[in-house]
Amino acid sequence: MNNLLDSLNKQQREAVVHTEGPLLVLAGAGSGKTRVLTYRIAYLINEKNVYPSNILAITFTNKAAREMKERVENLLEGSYDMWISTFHSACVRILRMEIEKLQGYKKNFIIFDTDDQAKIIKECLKELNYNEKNFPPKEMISSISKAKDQLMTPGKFMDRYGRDFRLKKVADIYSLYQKKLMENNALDFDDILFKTVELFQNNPDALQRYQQKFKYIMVDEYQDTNYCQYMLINLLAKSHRNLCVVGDDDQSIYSWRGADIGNILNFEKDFPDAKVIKLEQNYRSTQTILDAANSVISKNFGRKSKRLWTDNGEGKAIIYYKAMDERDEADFIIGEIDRLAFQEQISLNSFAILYRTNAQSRALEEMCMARGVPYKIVGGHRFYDRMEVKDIIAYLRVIQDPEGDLSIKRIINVPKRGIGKATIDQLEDYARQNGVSFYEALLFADNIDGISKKARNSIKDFVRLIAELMDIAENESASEVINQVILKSGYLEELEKGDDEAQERARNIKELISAALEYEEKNEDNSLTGFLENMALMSDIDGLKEDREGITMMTIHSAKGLEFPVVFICGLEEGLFPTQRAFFEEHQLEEERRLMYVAVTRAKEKLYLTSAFERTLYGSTSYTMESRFLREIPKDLIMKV
DNA sequence: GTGTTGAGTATTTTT
DNA sequence: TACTCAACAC
Repeated sequence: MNNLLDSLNKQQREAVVHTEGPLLVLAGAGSGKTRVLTYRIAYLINEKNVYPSNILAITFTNKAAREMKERVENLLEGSYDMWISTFHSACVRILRMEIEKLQGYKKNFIIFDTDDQAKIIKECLKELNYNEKNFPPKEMISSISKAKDQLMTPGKFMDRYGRDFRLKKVADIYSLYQKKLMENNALDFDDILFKTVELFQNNPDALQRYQQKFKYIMVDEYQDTNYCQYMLINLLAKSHRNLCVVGDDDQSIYSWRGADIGNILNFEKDFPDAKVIKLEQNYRSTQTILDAANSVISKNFGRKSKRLWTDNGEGKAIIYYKAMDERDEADFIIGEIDRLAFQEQISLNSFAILYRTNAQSRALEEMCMARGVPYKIVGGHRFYDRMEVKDIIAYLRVIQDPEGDLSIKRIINVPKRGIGKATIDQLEDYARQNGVSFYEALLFADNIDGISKKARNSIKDFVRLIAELMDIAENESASEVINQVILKSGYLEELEKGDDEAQERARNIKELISAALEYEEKNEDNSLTGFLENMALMSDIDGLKEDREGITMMTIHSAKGLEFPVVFICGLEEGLFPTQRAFFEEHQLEEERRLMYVAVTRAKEKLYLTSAFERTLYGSTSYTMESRFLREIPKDLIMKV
């Protein structure tokens, strides 16, 4: 362990050994913050004899959590019972044990994603007779999400905004939405955090138990925490105050999701006795790249002053190419990668193309296909979000708990069974009038007027199918249940007679079975609930396969925390990057600038910047102006080609 | 009950 | 451009 400390620089070592009391580590990009965190955990266990079970480390992605756990266990040469996880996983874990302390919630709750949320919101609007034009579901979701970030219940929302004609209605929607979530035995992503805070605020005993348990708390990417997460951490850390937060205010790029940069900027106010350590030595990039990054970010105000440096050497000049249009841009980028990969024998895995919006991937993808260059795209939509996967998930949710109306309505006619809208409306009316769930209404279908003979039979078959599957789920693993679902429901059969696209869907479902098998191998808990939770909390980047050779393409947001030897940042045009929406507000422009900073600092050796003279986006073509961020980089660092 | 059309709309998305 | 979804036609 002593020799392990030797491999750290002075500031890193300081951060590792400062174990008692509040600590703020301001870690510039590439300054080895993950290293600090992993060594700190290892140090606590090895040198300070802290029980692993007394440690809580929070990361923002499952992937980061997994990697951190692996690295700690490698250092310690063994496996330990520490909580290294995302906010959401940690909270779900707590709620699975404790949520029944909150009125009306059950332990086997399911997790709603944005799709599910939208459907529920639409139901609410219909029921309240509000128009989707005046109350766009997306906006409603984000208002509710913001309220939850601020720990505002529907009641509080009403108290605060109820006098406003429109906001009063939003409060009604929020309130009904919450009621429907409960009826579905579901929590949305924000609830997972909010309910945990509520639990602790209302149950001092429970809070105390967890305060006792988590004697040492570490939070990574602290600049991206929202108010709710901030409260959660502060509640937990209150008694021991051994809280170490690591972050970089310059890399705060999620304010639009409620992340409050103030959390990191005010840490010293919250904890006046906090020790502050800055990590400014960068181990990742060349000096040229860092100079560019420093120069861009220095245009922002209200930051903690930091200046990255390295002893990696100057490195190569940054290359800027101004293309005719997005096709020419793609041609240049892919051509350059092709050339470098061939001439200098560089693996395609060394290259990343970063862009502001997912829509930009199209031209690049087409160019790769045309030239036969392998690539991997991160983002767009998650595997879990595919229609066919969501259908199967809905089956699993129904099997796990048939009272969830949303899921059962999704699959009742998938594959087609002749239970159409008219029948469903009848069933819904019956359920509402009798105060029962949709599933129970199905059981009473024979007594409901206005349902055809044919539909009644279909409903009976469907109920029988679900019962049969529930039976299977009693004894079988998640993967086997999925297998039975697709066989017995006729879902797979239907796809297999379909076109190419249907075949692709069939493959995705088989992929889902593999995912379930993999999950069962990795976890002792092979329950359906566990697997569903895993799927819900999984993101696209978590599944990024490092084994397959290919260029990586993704948005800058997705690239945070990653590094590549050669990075291309494309679409450097006013209105695209920075986005048009940031033109009017300085703080939004600053966030775009931080995004640029994040993008630049992903590069280890070589950085390319590109823009296009004219660009077609969403079907219309327009002339562009070069991004201001290009001008914010010193000219002598850039070589135009 | 199912299939088709046309209007509307489009950042970023660690969970 | 390309997708989604509500309204309409069969």
